[in-house]
Amino acid sequence: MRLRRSKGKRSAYHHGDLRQQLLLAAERIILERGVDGFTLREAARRAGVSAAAPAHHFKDAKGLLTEVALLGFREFGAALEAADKAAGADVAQRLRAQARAYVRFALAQPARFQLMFRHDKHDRTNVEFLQVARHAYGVLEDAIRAATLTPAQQPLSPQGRGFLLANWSIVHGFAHLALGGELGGPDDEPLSSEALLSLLLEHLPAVP
Amino acid sequence: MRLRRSKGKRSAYHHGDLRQQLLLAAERIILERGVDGFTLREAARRAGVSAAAPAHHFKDAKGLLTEVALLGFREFGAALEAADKAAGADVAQRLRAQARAYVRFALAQPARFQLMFRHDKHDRTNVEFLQVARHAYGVLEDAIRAATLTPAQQPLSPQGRGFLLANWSIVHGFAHLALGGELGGPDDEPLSSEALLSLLLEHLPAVP
DNA sequence: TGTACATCAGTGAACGCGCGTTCACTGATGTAC
DNA sequence: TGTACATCAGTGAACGCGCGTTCACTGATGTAC
Repeated sequence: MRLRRSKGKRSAYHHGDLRQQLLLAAERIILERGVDGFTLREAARRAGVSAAAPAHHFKDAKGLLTEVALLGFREFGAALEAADKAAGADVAQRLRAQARAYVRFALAQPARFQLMFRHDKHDRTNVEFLQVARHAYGVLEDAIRAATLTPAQQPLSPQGRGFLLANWSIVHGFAHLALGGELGGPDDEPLSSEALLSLLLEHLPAVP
Repeated sequence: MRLRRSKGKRSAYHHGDLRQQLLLAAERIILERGVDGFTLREAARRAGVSAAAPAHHFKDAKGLLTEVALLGFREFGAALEAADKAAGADVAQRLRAQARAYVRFALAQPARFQLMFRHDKHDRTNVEFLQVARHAYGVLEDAIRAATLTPAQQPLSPQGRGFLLANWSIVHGFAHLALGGELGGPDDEPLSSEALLSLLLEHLPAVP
């Protein structure tokens, strides 16, 4: 791909970077107004183009949002994998590293994260999206397989599924509570999300 | 309160039970379309009245939703308390019972549950709502105090906060995953939510 | 290097839609006497 | 028991709004020769 246009080189009529700008605008809108607060017209407005312009880059509003979610899953899966690899061979350490990466991603990319779990906003015909999402989902499962000595082909035992579920639930729940503004209790002095995450990690489910 | 009108006794013009019917319609709409899919006009439509009628019972759309959330928190708090009391004195059993009740409530009342955590849909000036919500939040904290030997006045230690957070996160995350349709893995045969809950409960954070 | 022309990526107006809320109104109900 | 009247709880039309998408169009860019 040739980067024909960098800043200042684009003409008034042809934006030159509209696709990227729309994706960025979408994230900011979701951040400010939530996933359901996103509108295509607002994204176009922020990118400085007419309401009809996005149609040249995305099939429709869902298409744009699916692209944002795809970028999210790609980065998410990579972050989980990187944390997992850096943690060494000990399975408890791998799970702790993945848990930390899971929550940190949600806090760093809240718009993408929330969109990633909103299936009603995804274009189910986007094959690449499905692949990337499936891959991200698999990273945690791999560590659970190591913890329960389950080969790749074999289905997880009920105990294994429960352990996977517990690990997923605890980080997913924490991410939702943090993003939903539920943390920072009533009279206690508020702690940073990172501090709360450290406390949480002391209470992950015990490896069977 | 006098129940002046039961079925068949109401006139054509005066509905007689509109307030209740609007609350029920709201829950059904949220169930079908999500919290953001709720509209006052649709609720009125389902109750068989004009779009202007709800204004005689609720200040505005937010007022109606806050009422639904209030009913949710009231039932939720009561369910947590009942489970806690029925569990006896053992703190691990109390926490397990609360966890079970938390998830069961979310699965049984998904519309209310999801609305309860959407602060942007609540009328912050509704004092009763705030009280009822605060009470529900306190039920889990009480059990954590027992587990960490923390008197009622004293703030929780960081360890206590972490343990509270871990317990809350795991049930909250499971509820979100279940309601979001994330459970029932790829090729494994799907298990019922209740079966998955049983598996989850085997992996609650260990009491310190 | 110049030119004809295809293609790309915008514009702006228009469409039909559903929304929350307000308004003057009116039918039904409850109550004081 | 009857009646006058206040209040309650509806109606239906209207308001202004923002939305997604389509349409014919046009300016800018890229390319074949």
